[in-house]
Amino acid sequence: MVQLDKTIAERLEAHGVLPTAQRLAIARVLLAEPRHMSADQLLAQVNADGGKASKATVYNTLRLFCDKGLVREVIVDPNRVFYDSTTGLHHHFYNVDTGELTDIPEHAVEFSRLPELPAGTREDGVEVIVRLRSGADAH
Amino acid sequence: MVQLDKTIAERLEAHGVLPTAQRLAIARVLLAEPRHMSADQLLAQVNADGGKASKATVYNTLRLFCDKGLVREVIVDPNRVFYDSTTGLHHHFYNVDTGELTDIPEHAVEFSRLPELPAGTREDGVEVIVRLRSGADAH
DNA sequence: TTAATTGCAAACATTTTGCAGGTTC
DNA sequence: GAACCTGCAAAATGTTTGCAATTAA
Repeated sequence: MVQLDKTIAERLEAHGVLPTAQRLAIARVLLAEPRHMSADQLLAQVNADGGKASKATVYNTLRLFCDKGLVREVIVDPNRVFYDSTTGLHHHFYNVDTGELTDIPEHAVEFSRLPELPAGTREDGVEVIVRLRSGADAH
Repeated sequence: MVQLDKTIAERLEAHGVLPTAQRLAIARVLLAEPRHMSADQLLAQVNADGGKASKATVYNTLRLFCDKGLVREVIVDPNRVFYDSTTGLHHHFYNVDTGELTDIPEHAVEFSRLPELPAGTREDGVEVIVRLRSGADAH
């Protein structure tokens, strides 16, 4: 625990984030392994684990982590934002029936063609979302 | 106008949607040409054009149009859902700075590799989102 | 001791819902 | 007249903000 926390604290510091108790509790849940969580799920998990963080702090912290490049927002569900602890380039499966979001490693997707960018813009990421439904191949 | 409305009314009917006054007003704005609009933008535009539709009706109608396959939801912005009058297969540019959403025709994107689906699921659409920022190549 | 962080509650924005009145076939 | 549609206002989310109390450097 101390070991692990130390590693996590170092990670926060390396990204310019002051490692307070709440931020560590949040980071322990979200950053320990690849995860996709909504703010609400995270809040519940942190407090279930004995941590103490208010809703406001969870949202503040997620924004901070995002700004500092520790997590990434994933927009696939109209009702909530997911935060992804894997920040490197990759894509997602999104199960519309279960709400489950899972990673597709970058190398599993390759393009043989991509469009030119509109004039006066620069690219800020290409993301592939493969929407899924539960149940075996029905068509 | 009568011509156009008639066409639109027929389109609604062809999709099993009873063409009421409000639905026609909404369809005239959203379905007349390829568009990407939020519920709020649509409400404002419909009423600006002299139509009359309440917020509840706009939301009800958008859900109905969606269910009937007349429009498609596009989830790219954490704050609102966009409704896309182009229902065929295609992709999107999303300008993070301006909030502008534009189409990428299907043929402008080709994959040379895609991941296998997780067991017990079937595909429900592959969507590519190219996020953009304004301003020329700053890379 | 000065700046940064936290938490509560209130504020917000978007979307949904209950229900009374109106419309359509 | 039975089923469906509309609109208002209220409720339900998810997220943000103001501000006083707390904690960190």
